[in-house]
Amino acid sequence: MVKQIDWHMISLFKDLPDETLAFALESAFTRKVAADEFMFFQGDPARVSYVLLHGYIKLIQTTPKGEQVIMRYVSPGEEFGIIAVLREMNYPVTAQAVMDSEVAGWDDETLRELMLEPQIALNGMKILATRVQEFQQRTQELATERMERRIARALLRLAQQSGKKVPEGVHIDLRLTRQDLAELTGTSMYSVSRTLSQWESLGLIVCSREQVTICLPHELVRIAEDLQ
Amino acid sequence: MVKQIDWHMISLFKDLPDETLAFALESAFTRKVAADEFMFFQGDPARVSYVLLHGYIKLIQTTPKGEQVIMRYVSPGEEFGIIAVLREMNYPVTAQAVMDSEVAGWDDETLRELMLEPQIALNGMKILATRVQEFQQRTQELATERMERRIARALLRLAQQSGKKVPEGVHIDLRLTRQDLAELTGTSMYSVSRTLSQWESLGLIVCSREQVTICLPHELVRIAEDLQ
DNA sequence: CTATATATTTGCGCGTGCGCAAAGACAAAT
DNA sequence: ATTTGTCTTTGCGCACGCGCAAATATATAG
Repeated sequence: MVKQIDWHMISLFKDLPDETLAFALESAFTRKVAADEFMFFQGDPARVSYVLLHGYIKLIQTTPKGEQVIMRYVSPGEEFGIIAVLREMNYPVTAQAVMDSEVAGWDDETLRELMLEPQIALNGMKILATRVQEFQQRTQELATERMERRIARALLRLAQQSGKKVPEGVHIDLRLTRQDLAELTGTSMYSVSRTLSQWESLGLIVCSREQVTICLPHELVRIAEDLQ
Repeated sequence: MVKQIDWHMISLFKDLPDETLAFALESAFTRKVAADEFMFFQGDPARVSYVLLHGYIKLIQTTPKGEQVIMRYVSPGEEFGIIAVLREMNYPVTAQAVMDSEVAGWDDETLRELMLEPQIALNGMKILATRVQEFQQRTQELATERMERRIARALLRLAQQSGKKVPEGVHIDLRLTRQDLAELTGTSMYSVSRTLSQWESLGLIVCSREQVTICLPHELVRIAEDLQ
């Protein structure tokens, strides 16, 4: 029942010599996580870093006031938890499975060993570089763009990440509440609900409880990108 | 007139074997940059990455609509431009000196050679990991906190980075317009001006043209951190 | 099938903070 | 001293989007 993994697709392990890949795999353990289960909590000492094999994980940060911000949806093949382990700190986010998932894990000591492999270190660096740029983009959006656009962009990204073709268009294959979208875009659940309702009445999307399907992606792109 | 640099303070070159450090230094070139001068522009092909030796550099991103967002003030000892070079892309930001500065530079080919040194790669990774976390923090602030708090936080950070003790308190040793602060905190020049005026009338800060001095840091922290 | 919990929608009012406009302050240049 | 350019301040009005409240829809459990 375990899906076959192509380890060469894992961005952290790209272009590795066979023996290095073999070592990485030997030193890993795997773990199944049920939908909605928490893998670790913000503030826990970071001793393990993970690669998602299949499923979906969301990384949530809780503010002192108790508000939540979704920092990232982790897709299969992506790593998570590496930063905290490398920095020898506590996890800055809580990791929660959004569907039944499976992960591979490495403890801090092993991770440090792996990082001595030049190719793994280089891969790791590229991954982090990409991540920095994604957050720069998000910072720019939060600083300059209005709610509507940010929601449109978030939907398009999610569709890219986890979209499945269905007759009506592209369905985002996640349990995604209005609240989730709000926490992802820095707005309120109410505003998300109003915006989605409007888009649905225009035929851009179809949505139901915790589900969104994009019918006219081009129109969403127009909202997300158009000057004016 | 060139200030002496302690290369072991450069975070990218920490804990290097002497010979590796020597190689890194040999392969670098240095360049002086006058205040307000641009080092590279957003969109230029990224062929050189830098370490700031002394002075201050700001990294600005311009949106399609022409709005500016300040992504980072680079302090002495910090690197910039590495991400774009690693990812083999165009610079995503424009780099402008905010005072007379001096930088060391490495071309893309040399940077890649340097990254084969395990210790440099590890250092680079830690730097990027820290940067990701800083942007996560900023994302969280932009998503959940109001203008006033974000400005207070930005001032405190700048004071930490470039603050000099003066009789009145801690002076932020940068040319820092209200517009700059707005572009750093995702608000408008007007709101920054109003907020600083209010704080000045309360004695928290003293400001003049392009200058801010923090007199009661503790009060600013209260604004930045207090629940409610 | 009923009960309960959770998610969603929408009306309504209001506050934050934007952004124009115009005046004022300050610095540098001639 | 005068001019010019840039930065800053503040009044004013308004729009976006928040957030309460209450009703409705949808899923889960017993």
